[in-house]
Amino acid sequence: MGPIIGMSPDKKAESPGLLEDHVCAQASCRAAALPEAECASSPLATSVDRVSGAADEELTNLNWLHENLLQNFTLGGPEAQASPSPLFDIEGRSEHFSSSPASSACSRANDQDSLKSKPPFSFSLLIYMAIEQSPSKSLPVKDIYGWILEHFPYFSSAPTGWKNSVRHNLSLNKCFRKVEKSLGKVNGKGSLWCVDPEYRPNLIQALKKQHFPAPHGFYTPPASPPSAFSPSRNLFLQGCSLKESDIDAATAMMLLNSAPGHHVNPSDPDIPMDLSRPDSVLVSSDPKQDHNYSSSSFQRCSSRSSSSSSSPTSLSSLDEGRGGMAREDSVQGLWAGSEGFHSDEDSEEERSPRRTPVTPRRPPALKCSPPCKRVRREARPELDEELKEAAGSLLHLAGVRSCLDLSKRAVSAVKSKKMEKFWK
DNA sequence: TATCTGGTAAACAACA
DNA sequence: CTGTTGTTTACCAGAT
Repeated sequence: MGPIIGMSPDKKAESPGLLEDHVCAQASCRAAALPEAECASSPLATSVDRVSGAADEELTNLNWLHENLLQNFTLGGPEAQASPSPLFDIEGRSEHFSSSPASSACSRANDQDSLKSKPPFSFSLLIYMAIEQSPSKSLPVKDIYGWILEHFPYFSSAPTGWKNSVRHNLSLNKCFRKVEKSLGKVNGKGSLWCVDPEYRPNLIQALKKQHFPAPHGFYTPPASPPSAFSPSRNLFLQGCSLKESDIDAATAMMLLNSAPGHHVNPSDPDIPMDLSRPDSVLVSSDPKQDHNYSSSSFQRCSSRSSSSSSSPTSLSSLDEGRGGMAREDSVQGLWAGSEGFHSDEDSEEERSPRRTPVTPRRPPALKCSPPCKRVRREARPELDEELKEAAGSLLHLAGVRSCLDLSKRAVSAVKSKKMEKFWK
């Protein structure tokens, strides 16, 4: 990702939160009314065990914010997704980071840090977070600004160029789609933006990947958003540190939460978007796909040079990254109110009411198939089932109670392998 | 070294 | 007219 992911050594050096975090980790374990023994025996304690003896790794290899995101986005379920600050731990309990004086102190310390440090997330991820944490899963630009400002005070003192970057991302990044505020209203000033469900898994994977960019690049507390993310951080600080497998499990949980019926938007049932279509969720194990969450490859396909994105690899991976499933209905359901939105059958130009038709500047879209003309696989309900089973297996490994049928877990590992093969 | 990716700046148009 | 929003292009830096 971008340069802001891996913090430069000097930045790391100026990160006082590092030591504090370690202290807070111990403090909050107690403060969270969790006996240390329980911390150790918590479902994720296996991860702790794995990293035991490597305190350095514990501090650097773990990104509380990711955990938080994954917690927020995955473990909280519908309530968490709908709540602006869903604080759910692995058991589904909710708790507030501020409940502990010790953790509050940490929080304050990190507030200070967050004021001066750049968030370790790309703009696309920031936008994604903002949108995903909104009750309606869609936000106007202004609210996206607001969310970012609220959670990343860094930007309040940053030059206003970041807003341009946000808009730039919204426009350019195909992960985000513009929907009309009201169906009858022609696009006036300000539209709602939401995450394209097809790219959601890619964004998730980007988050996931950001969790493990480089051996040194995981310490991100200075940019820690003080409010909404802190609770899960508290969770993390309880010692329930996760490793990649656990993140996978958390991601899997998201898949589960994304399954039909799992994701209900209680606050806004009228929202036409269905971000939870399981067929729009695919987390690939292919690291090459990791960057495909972004439209960048598409960007290059459409607005930059055609050299890179038209490569077979990028096309195929894009195809996979988008799940390759029959998302047509999903997308249509999601965008059913967005005038002019077409299914993925459409070519790049066709599907872009968001792009003003009066933009001769836009070069004739190179026939980059992927999102535009991607090869679509048949919808496979059984695949969803397998997906759930695989997720259940992962969760089982992580010690996370899942709602899956336990009897299916026995075969889940095998089936997950099957899935891998299928997606290859 | 080439390419990819993300950040930033800027120009421009449309709209309130 | 001004400010906001949305789109696009260009350039740069870091990572791969």
